[in-house]
Amino acid sequence: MATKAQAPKWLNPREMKAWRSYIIASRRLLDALDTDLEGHDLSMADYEVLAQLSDAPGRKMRMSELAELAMVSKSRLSHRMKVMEKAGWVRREECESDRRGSYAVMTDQGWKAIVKAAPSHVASVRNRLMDHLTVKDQEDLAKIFDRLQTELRGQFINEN
Amino acid sequence: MATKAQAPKWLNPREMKAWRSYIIASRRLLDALDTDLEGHDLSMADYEVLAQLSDAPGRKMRMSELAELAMVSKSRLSHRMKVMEKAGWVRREECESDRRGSYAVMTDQGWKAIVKAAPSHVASVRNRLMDHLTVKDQEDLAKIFDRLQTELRGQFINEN
DNA sequence: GGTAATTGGTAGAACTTTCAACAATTGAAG
DNA sequence: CTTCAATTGTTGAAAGTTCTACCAATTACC
Repeated sequence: MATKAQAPKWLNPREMKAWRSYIIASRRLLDALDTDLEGHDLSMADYEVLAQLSDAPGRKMRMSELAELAMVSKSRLSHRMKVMEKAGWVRREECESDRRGSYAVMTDQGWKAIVKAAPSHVASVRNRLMDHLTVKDQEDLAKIFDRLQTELRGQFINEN
Repeated sequence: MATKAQAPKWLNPREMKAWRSYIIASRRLLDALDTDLEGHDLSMADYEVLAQLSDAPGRKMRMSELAELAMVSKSRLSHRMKVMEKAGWVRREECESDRRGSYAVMTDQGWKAIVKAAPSHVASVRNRLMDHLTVKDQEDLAKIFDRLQTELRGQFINEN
């Protein structure tokens, strides 16, 4: 059920090249960015969670919503929050309007942590990626992956 | 030591857009591809290992070399091999020329497994990615990520 | 040849992520 | 107002990954 009737068509050399270049360089890139963040005791995933949370009004957001935005499962977010809570970056607050729910709230300390990490993370995105792209490249990239994202959001993928 | 002196420059909107589109769509794409492979009891990582191994002469390769090509750590490959060995897809053979070393060898059963998975994986790459790209896009993509890969290989990242 | 440094690979511990089940609440239907 | 399905979020265990230490073989060097 994953894909529809299998197109028997193999990838042609051009496609193959695009695919392999993309997949390999991306892996390297993500690894490098993760490594760069280590100094701040953050992984890309945690950074993403905190970044999203810090954008929310009051730096406060329902767990489910946060999970959705940061593209992690609820279960994973829950576990991760426990760790970040111990680190003093976030805390939980219960929700009065829906008493099943709870809020993730970023603490001042958490805010400080991400503000401190951000410049070096941005520099890292620059060093590792942007510096190697022309303006034209950036536009191409945005165009391609924007379209891709739209298409992929259509095909659904369940998150537990 | 991760990055050199921090460029204080923030990302401009164009850069930000390129970056976020890329990172989010990539995550979705990789997730989708992994999901598509589940039916064959393979992860992208395992597929990559087997694919590399199946390309080697005699479908046989030194562990370290395989780890390098498939971009996994030696330790991880070692653990993974244990699992795939149990599944009957690979076996180990000792190396006479260097008696510290050993070969990873793909079994017939492993070959069958990957041959069986390949068409649907390729179809999946098509459905999820290629079908949404024009020829021009493919060329742009290859160009960008080729360059990126070269640059990133220069900046070193240690793998244990 | 002897011994130190390096390399190839593995193993166990610690940690992270996923999976499946769960309690609590909500909302809708009868 | 009761019942039932769906939603929110958590948990414990299983599966997977990374880290560290290690052994054994090899190579380098005196």
